[in-house]
Amino acid sequence: MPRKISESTVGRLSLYLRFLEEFERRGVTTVSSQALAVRGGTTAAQVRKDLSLFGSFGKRGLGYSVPELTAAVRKILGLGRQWRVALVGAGRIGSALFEYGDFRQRGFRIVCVFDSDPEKVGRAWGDVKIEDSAGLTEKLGREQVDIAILAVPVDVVQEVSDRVVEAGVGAILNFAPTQLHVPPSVAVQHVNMSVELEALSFALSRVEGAA
Amino acid sequence: MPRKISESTVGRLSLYLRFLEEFERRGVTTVSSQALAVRGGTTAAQVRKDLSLFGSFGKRGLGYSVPELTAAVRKILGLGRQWRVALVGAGRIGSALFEYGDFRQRGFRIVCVFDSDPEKVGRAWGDVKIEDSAGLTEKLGREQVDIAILAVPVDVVQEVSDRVVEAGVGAILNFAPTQLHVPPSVAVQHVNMSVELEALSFALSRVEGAA
DNA sequence: ACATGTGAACTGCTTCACAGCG
DNA sequence: CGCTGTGAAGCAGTTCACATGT
Repeated sequence: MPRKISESTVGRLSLYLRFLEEFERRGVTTVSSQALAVRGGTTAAQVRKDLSLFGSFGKRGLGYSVPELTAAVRKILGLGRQWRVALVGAGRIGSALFEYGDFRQRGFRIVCVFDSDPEKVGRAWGDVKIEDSAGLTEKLGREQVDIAILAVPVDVVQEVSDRVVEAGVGAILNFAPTQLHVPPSVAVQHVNMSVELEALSFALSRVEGAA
Repeated sequence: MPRKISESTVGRLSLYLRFLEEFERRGVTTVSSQALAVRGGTTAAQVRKDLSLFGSFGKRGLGYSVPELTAAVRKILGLGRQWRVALVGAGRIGSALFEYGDFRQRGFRIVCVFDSDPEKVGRAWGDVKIEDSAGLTEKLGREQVDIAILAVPVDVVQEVSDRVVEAGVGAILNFAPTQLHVPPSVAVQHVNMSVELEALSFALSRVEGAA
């Protein structure tokens, strides 16, 4: 196993996995790097390089066995187990995420939900009761949470993040539009929809300006 | 203006803008590249390089004027106008996006919403009526939509994308976990929450494995 | 013959270090 | 003196091209 794998490689592996699962459902038994590349919007060489960082999964002259490669990529991504996830923030975004079936299906189980609004605390979402954020640090440790999803307002997210880290959680998915400061041992990913929209705004104004 | 600007630069500019707006609210009049770097999780040199791609906005020995730089970055990102946005898919994610105040505040106005579920068609969200996806292509052209947000299931998203492109929309924000195939003149951004979670899964299993 | 796996070349982003200017 | 603006150096990710194996 190599020391350092780039973000981009990991992201592409996730995409390949989806295509592989689709091929599997359709009963396809073999794929070439070329086929994966077309679906993923990249090149065959890139696919082979990504995979070669973790081993040799293909057969020369033939391609990759779909079931074998699927299993291999799942394992690489650490999807062989259930991950215990906490959702902090039971607003609009939190609610959409809770209902998002894809997560559960991929082994991410939301085991607790927090909110600071007394109106919401005590309500049940499915079989999970919304708890008061006050007890967050303690509960996260007790529940052995692996990943925390932060869907809280930007002005409190750093404080929430600090408490999550204190509880020993090693990974954070942040929906607030700011950079979190965490120890290097904690993995952080961002989802920032406004930033994506602004990238589109930028692209659009460029082509207009060029006309 | 330079020919090619990287995705990463544009993303960072969006972040800088948020910090600048925050400084502005707090009445700070001047920032250094260093101050922006700390907030954005990058380096002072990177900030200066990003900005220098578009011009000289600072004063040597002093830093940047907050109001001036804010205005400059807004202009660079094309945020000086209202963008007309269509939301396709009125499910959980669509609903969360519709309510997401940040968009409107930054000049992205959702002017129409589509869904293919007859149950939903005809209902009103605020002052926008949900329309049948059947009339999508025609309506998008009539409404002069700039950007389409696709929050539809993965198995129909390519078809929806084709119709959106046909209507002449130049920018797409895609929430479905697949690569869209569009002409090079159309700008596409992705938001893929499962991919982000899988990156965390990958990171977590690495540190465990290393122990 | 065909498709993988991979060193080598290349491209482009990031970091460095310092000249330039307030 | 302090901080910006920027060529040059360094580094990382991508693409190329071919040896390797079926």
